Amino acid sequence: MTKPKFKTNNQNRNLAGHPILALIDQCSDRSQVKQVHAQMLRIGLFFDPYSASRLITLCTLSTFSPDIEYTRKVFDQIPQPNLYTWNTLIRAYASSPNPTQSILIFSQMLHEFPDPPNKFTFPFLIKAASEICDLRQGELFHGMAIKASLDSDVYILNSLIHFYAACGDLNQAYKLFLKIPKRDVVSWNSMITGFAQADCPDEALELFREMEEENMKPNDVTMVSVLSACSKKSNLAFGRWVHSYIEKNGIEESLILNNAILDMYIKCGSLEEAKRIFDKMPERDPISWTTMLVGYTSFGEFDAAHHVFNEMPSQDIAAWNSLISAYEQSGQPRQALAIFHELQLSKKAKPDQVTLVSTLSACAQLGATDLGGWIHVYVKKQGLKLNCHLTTSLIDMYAKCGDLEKALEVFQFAERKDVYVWSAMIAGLAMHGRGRDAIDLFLDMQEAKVKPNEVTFTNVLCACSHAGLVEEGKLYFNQMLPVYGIAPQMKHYGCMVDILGRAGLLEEAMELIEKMPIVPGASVWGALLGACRTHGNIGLAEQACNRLLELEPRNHGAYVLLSNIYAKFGKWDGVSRLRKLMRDSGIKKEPGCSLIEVDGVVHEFLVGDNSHSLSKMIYSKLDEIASRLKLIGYVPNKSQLLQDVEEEDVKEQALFLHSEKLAIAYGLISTNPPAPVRIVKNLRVCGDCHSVAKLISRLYDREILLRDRYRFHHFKGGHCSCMDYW
DNA sequence: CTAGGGTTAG
Repeated sequence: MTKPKFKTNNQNRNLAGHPILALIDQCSDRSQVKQVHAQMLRIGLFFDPYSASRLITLCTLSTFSPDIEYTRKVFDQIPQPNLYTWNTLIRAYASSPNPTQSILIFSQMLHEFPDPPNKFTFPFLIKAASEICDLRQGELFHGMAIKASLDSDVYILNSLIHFYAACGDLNQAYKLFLKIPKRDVVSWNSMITGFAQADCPDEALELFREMEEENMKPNDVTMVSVLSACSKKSNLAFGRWVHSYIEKNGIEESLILNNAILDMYIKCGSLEEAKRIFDKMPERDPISWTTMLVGYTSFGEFDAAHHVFNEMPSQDIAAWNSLISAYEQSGQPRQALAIFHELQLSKKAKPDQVTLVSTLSACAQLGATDLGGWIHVYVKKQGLKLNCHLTTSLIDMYAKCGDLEKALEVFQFAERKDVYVWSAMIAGLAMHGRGRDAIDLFLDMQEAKVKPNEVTFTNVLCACSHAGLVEEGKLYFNQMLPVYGIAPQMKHYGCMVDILGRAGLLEEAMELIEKMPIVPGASVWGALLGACRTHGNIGLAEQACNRLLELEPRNHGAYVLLSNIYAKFGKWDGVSRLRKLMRDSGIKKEPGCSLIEVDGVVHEFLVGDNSHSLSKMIYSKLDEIASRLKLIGYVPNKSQLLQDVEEEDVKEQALFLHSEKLAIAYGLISTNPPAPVRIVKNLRVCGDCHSVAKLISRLYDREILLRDRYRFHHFKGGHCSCMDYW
């Protein structure tokens, strides 16, 4: 748009130091800004470009920032904006919620304004490009700066370092850093921060060392990033050294720096020292409080965390999120949902993407389909942006709740798909036994030029394992290092042993373990042990179990698996020896537990549970099922009973009280077809329950979706999607 | 004009 062409009054230049400008700095809300604006218009001060820019800057201060539209209107009224004014507006948008606007303003300026951008314009533009992580856009600005011979300006170079690092191109950032003839402290800080934030704490600390060597004096900003690198390394001794360095070298104290020190002590595991710092901080903000809150949750002290939460002067959404996330991450999804519920009722803060990501994860853990679906609707209704985090969580939630179609739908319509989104979808297909589709998706992902990471490979190998794709598994495993540059880690070896072991290639699995360049861990021996059970190899099983127990003496799973194998071969002396061992060392089997969501409420069943309000009905349903099964010749698979070596009285009845059977019975009572009965079990489903679920799906003509610790089972018409191979 | 702290996904 074109501006009205007023002649700028010469007098205005004298007005630049007008007392009303002093008022600008004292404005604390919008109405005061408007008053100043009006006064400036009245006395003509507004038409002085410098004064108008001061007003624009004021409009963009953080407390007024939601009002960027107002800023824009002010700008549009300026008759002849000069370069300074344009720059001010570009800066305002660069740090606004909509940085793209800053680039649009810039192109408008190129059209309407005769002078080329100057050395002040570029740092703002480059910041905008960093904010939106637009690598191509930033490279364009970089090129323009070179053409304008501004590429030796240290401000522009520092902005570029930050930009390349923020976009993930650390190499380019470092190249520029090395090329700067006279680095200032900001150059060092930008590079150190770049490394610290990109999860390269060693590089960050090394650079800090070099900085010292070159006698460049660090400031408070430097130390914040150095502390952040310490936190990532969880190295308490070094963290303490940095803390004392700050005190000895007279680094200026600031709220941000104190918060970083707090965070360092928390992440390095010293709640005590964090508390001491917190107590003597001269000033605290919500970040200080939230850091302490997270500190308590990370030590499992949830009561103390709630206390901090209640004590803090105001609970912003990040504080709520910390609580929700802490519960979700510590395997307490029900508590996470309870906090989410409380947040909704209190209406004290508005759930954001982070809230929903954590809540969706809690839903995924519980198989809480109804709430999960509700959140999806909420996201749409609120017009919240589906970022990659949220997309990933939605896919994961739908997949883990058994609704693979919905997961695929979310995936298909996702605007942006990063490696996490792709990996989550591959994992979803894998857990539903659709190995071929998972591999196809892995290939599509590469067509889309998204680089797989180590998690992608875990999921691909997992898909091969669940679908019995031995050759494919070997192929991708062998390609990892040479083709993708990802060294196989323990979990990849675990998957590979699983793939080979399930296929009965026990010797090959053993060979792989012997040739491993890293010391085989518990997961690898566990996978071998599992394979030995499937294929009944007692000798190898004992070996694997011993190795596993050397590493994890309290791994109850190992005892249970070996005991299963003994039972399968009728080696009762072995079974009772193991049972005694477990009793003597006080190791208990993790209790089996099944969940089922009905009308948005998650019900939990343990073995032989009669705490449910409809317990009587559930048990009579079980009796009915039992007699109908007997009629069609079902014989209980008693060897499975020994899975629970704690059980003294081996009775047929006990087998029928497994938690998944109770949950299925309740599902049959309380839900109606065609909806499937959806169950989530914390352990691997037992063989007898698996056969019973198949029979029920036929007898009652009812689909059953059972998620166990490792994968999904779709029971339908007497068959299971896992093809009895799990 | 450039750099910094708490909450998120596999």
